[in-house]
Amino acid sequence: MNVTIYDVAREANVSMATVSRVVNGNPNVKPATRKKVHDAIERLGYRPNAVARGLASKKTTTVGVIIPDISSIFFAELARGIEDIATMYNYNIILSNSDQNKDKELHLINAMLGKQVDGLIFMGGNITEDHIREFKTSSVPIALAATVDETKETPSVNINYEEAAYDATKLLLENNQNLAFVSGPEDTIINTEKLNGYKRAMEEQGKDSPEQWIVTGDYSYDSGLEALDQILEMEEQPTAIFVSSDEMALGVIHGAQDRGIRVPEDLEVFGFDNTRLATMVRPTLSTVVQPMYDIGAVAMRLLTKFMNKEEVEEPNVILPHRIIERNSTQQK
Amino acid sequence: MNVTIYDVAREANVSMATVSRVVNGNPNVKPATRKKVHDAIERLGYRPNAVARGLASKKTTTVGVIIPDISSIFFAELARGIEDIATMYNYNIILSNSDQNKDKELHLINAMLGKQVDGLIFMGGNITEDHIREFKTSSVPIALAATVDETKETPSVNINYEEAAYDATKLLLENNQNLAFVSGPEDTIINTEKLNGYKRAMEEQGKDSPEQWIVTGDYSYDSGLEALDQILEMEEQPTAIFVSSDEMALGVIHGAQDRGIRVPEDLEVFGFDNTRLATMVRPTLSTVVQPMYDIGAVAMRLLTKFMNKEEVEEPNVILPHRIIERNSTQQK
DNA sequence: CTGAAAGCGCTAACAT
DNA sequence: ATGTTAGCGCTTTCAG
Repeated sequence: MNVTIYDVAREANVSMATVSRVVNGNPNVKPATRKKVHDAIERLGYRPNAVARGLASKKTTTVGVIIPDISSIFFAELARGIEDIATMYNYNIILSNSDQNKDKELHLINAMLGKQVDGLIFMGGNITEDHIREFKTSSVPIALAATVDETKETPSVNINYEEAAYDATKLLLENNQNLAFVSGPEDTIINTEKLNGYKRAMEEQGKDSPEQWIVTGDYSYDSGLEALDQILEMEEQPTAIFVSSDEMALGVIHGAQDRGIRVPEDLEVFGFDNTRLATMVRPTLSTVVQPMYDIGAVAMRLLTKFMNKEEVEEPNVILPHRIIERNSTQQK
Repeated sequence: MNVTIYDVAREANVSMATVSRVVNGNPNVKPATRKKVHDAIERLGYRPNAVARGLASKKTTTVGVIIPDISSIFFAELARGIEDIATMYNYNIILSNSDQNKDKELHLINAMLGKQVDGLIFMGGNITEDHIREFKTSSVPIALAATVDETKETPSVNINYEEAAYDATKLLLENNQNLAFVSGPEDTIINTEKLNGYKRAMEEQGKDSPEQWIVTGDYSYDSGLEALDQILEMEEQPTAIFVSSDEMALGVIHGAQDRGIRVPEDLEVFGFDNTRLATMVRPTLSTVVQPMYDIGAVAMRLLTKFMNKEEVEEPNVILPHRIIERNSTQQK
């Protein structure tokens, strides 16, 4: 059997309450007894049982993290931001992949609450009413990272996707008449916002039917390759393509290069996210920078505030985005 | 307060023991009472407290995962394999990044054991005696994934790195007289094995001082870029470079292309791992395939066997590797 | 097939 | 400054 607080108490000739106090850094312990206890702990190799502690204190110092896919470059970066801040505040993370599957997501939320996490970070594509109901009835705080709840009822950290897409589109429109857009999966809010930003900029420039230039992908490299095929079949050809993820943008660039189309001379390509991939391609990718790590970090920080019942002025945080021009677009 | 098993018992007019039985699927319950209990659970919205359960049963159905860096493409893929199998066997994962820092690693092992995980998956660069001591004295099973313990005292899942590097080197030597090697950080066993494989193949071909062709990187893209710079300064130039990670290999390829060196015509480049990056570059990367996902999955599966006290014939699993030739090397 | 009761290892009043 | 004593919510004998 493992050594318990009781064993330590006996070894040190004190009560278990005293042992508990020194283990928890309670100042109300005479230095001498503190030392006695520490010695006993050392001698016995005592290690506090966090489960027992959790049951007694109703705090587990662990938070749940529901993520679409940890093997995605985008989400892995977010997860790192979450974990770093969690560690900083002495929390551990229970991490599960949802594959954006609604049933899995709902199940995971419940499983994690069952494990008595002190809080939850949720990342996903589509926040439904069912999600919101779970979030609202949860006994512990929840924060969304890089995922938007239109009702704004759940605390969240994001960038302004509409604005970001608008900015990129507008920039591209300075040098291009025909601009295609490769969107992500159609049923997610973030994608809709990006789409709206693209359309708004297009319409502002007097392009009346931006829909004709839109092709749908799924954020993957292969779907970028496919998107280019589709674009090549358009009656009128675009001179630039705005792609809603870096990974797809690499697919678009390589699809073009495989056909002898030069980037950016014949075709400009613009990405979204600024993942590490953006500099791991030739030409290097101009893109919208979305600070994934920071979104994760800020979401976790926000969650700690809720868990500590601190005041938070604005539960729906919008982090700044910016544009970075590299070599996949024409320099002016 | 949350509803407890006791509330359900009263609501259903049975004892908490009976509630516990139906919750745990114990067959010794009359269907009628089972239904009564289920109804009560439904009505009250009861959700078992996993912490209390863990304390009473001494099982938490969670396993710890210590990983160097979840934002690395290589490790993220491993983690996905681990998590999928964990889910399949109904375990949750507590995930922490170690940055390959020995103190952090040791601390994390202890923190996780303190949280009463039922098992532990460890990934890291260098297994020291201190690690092995912790592993051996642990009360729960531990498995290494893509991590080698030379003493073989800890169960593990790997490929044969020496052999894999040997195979790649030998293949490259068929068409090349001068072959450089970009190694990973020098102080890890896996890197040493790769190095040994490279040297063995070189020596077999009568190259007496393979050391002169070795350059050290840190597995990152940028270090691939730098490695190429160093190689360009060698008095004799290689016609092929074997790089010990795909990410570095991309750096090498792009470094070459940035200087007008054509791959594979002027310079062949060979990677290691077969991460998704290998097909996200032009020319596509010839590489050694290391099945990261499977390594994670098999390691987790192995761990479940230990946790269930099942027999395991071979605790040190070697998964097969293979070579895949793409366009960064000359087709014969 | 069901109930009673004793813990699991620790925290948190409450005393002293 | 330290000890005593209830629980925390559940599993698990042991009876019946």
